[in-house]
Amino acid sequence: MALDDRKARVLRAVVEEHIETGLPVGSRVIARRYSLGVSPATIRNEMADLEDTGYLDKPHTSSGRVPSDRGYRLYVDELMPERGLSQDEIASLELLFRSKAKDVVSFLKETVKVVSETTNYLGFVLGPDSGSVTYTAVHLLPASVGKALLVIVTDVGFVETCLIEVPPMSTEEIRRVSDMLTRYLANVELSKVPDRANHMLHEEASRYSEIVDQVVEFLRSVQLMPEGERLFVGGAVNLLGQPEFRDVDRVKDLLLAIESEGLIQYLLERESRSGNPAISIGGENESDAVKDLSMVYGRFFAGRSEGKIGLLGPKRMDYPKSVAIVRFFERRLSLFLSQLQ
Amino acid sequence: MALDDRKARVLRAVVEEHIETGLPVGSRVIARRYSLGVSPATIRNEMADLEDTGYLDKPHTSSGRVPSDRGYRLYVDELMPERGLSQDEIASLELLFRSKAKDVVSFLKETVKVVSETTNYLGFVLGPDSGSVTYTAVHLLPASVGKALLVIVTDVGFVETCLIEVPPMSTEEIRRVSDMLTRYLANVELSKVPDRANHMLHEEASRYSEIVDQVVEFLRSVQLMPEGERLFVGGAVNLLGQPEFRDVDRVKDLLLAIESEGLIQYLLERESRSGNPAISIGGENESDAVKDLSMVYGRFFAGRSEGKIGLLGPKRMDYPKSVAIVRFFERRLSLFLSQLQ
DNA sequence: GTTAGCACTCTCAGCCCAGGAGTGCTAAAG
DNA sequence: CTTTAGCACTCCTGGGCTGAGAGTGCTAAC
Repeated sequence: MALDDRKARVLRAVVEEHIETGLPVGSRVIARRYSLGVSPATIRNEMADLEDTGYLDKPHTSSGRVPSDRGYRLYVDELMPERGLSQDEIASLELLFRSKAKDVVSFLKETVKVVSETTNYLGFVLGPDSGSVTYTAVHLLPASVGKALLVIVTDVGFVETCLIEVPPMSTEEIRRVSDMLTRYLANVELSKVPDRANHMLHEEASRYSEIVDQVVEFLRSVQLMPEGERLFVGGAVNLLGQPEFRDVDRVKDLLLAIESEGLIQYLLERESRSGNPAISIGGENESDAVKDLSMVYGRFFAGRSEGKIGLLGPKRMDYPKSVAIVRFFERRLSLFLSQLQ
Repeated sequence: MALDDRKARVLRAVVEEHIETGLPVGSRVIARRYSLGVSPATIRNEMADLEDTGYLDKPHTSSGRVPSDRGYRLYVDELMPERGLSQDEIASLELLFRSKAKDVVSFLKETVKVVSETTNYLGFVLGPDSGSVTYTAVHLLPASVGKALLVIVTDVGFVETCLIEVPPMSTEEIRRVSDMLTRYLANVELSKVPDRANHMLHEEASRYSEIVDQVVEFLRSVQLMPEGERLFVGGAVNLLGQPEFRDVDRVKDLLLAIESEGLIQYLLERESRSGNPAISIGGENESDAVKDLSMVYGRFFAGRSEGKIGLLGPKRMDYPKSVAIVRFFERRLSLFLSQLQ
């Protein structure tokens, strides 16, 4: 289904013009603004052909053309120009990595902010999964009477804390328990944790079964942490500027879908389109709320764990720029997180 | 400026009818639906008077009346009925406090969610300030080579962690440093921290100045934590259903004002209206973005620190219910947080 | 003081119409 | 055979008009 050269150039022109203006594109504009060296009439013929083959749509019988999903697909797969980032752009993104990293979570949140602000689309990061998680540290710290603070660090650098109830104990005793926990449970795969915990109880900690139970329970709950808690989303407001969201109800549906129904997780899960970064366009994902939206996303790695970073924008988003930015972060985040460990 | 009894009843009827329907209220509806025992004509006369005295407005010469800000004010101050919460409502709110508290921050986030979901308005919680903060715990835990995890707990129960760089040290050594930090810096007022840190350096920790500097720096940064990081907001979507937000631009302005410009902090700071809970209505806060919104908020306490919890809804929100809910949380949160310590 | 009646005002939805943008087709030109 | 000019046609858009409906304010009667 390869298009001849001129058809391809017309399609590309229509897509780019439409992306820029948001309006249906007429033959005159193409003839005038894109130097194809032919008259509007010829363009019209080409556009009619492109419509027949499904690359263009017409909102109504007599107005300009608009790219169909298939048209966008061809555009991003074959027609769109490669675009790198300028020195300035890179410099401004690099600022993020210079700032003091407090902890992984706030760093990822900050990343979302930067991504969404520089693109003016909705940005998201799905934190590294903990598929094969082990805990590099498990500590118990004295808090107030009857309470202790459990601190664990996952192998991808997430710090999780939890207050647990403990019988009254001296600081020294808490420390002993903490040491035991570290000895038995740190760097142990989750599946082996109950086993190790039993060992621990039998050998030296029978008195502390209450504590150990809570610890095991918490380790499990972190492991099972729903994707929602690993997902950071920001810049939804940016979508409101887009003409396809003049309608409040649509905005509401979209925000609800993202906030309550885990739309983004759903989309990420649903298909792992290959392509790097992966791009999914409008109606390709049959969810109604996103039929005017496209998603560009890539993967990054923290150790063996994989995270995702991406953008959600209008179907007529700036694909070359979005791709460049996602690519940048794929590489840069992996680098940064590996240094952190 | 007390109104005579019938005027008060007319005003109340207009407010309640308008809150229910969102439309300008005519004299006929009032006469029919609220049993005042007089004819529409009489109501018309009363409404004309109420308009003269500034309690009602007319969108245009010949349509029904709408409460003015002053009208709402009188309504919430004197006319509106007290309303408690039903057993069912209380039961469903209490669920929140039964769930396992992981840590204070996620608990407060959960609270916001509950508040906004049960009211269908935007809900927010401003976490307890740390005006007179001390750190009840300061610990250092071994992480990977060259890194250690600093864990501190504020006196209101916030746990903050931070990875810092350390020279290569044995676990034992890290523990010694951690103990020192606890001894010198825990339960010390922030203003005295630099002093204590100096003591520590002179007396036993001169080798660790690099670490101590980072700790002091981090303590300060937590102290200075911008209000934005203590503020949890949720349920903005709920506002989109309101007729006053048919217009996307307005929605956008509002979301931007909340997200980037700290609108809520600004409003909370700007006036500490007395009243319990405090209610601020539309144009009373001159910010343009909220001229159709009202805010109902109250205080809760965690030790000596004060937090705030509230709702942002359309000016025609259900005040009796909102007040009841905020009251409930004022009391209940204070209780819960004091138990936690 | 209250009410019925009535003229008046203003909004809103629907309709029509003219203007404009763009198409598809046809026929002529290259 | 491809390209282009010309032209009739379609459809959207915005402005202006109109009639229905809702509500008011005033006046005069109760």
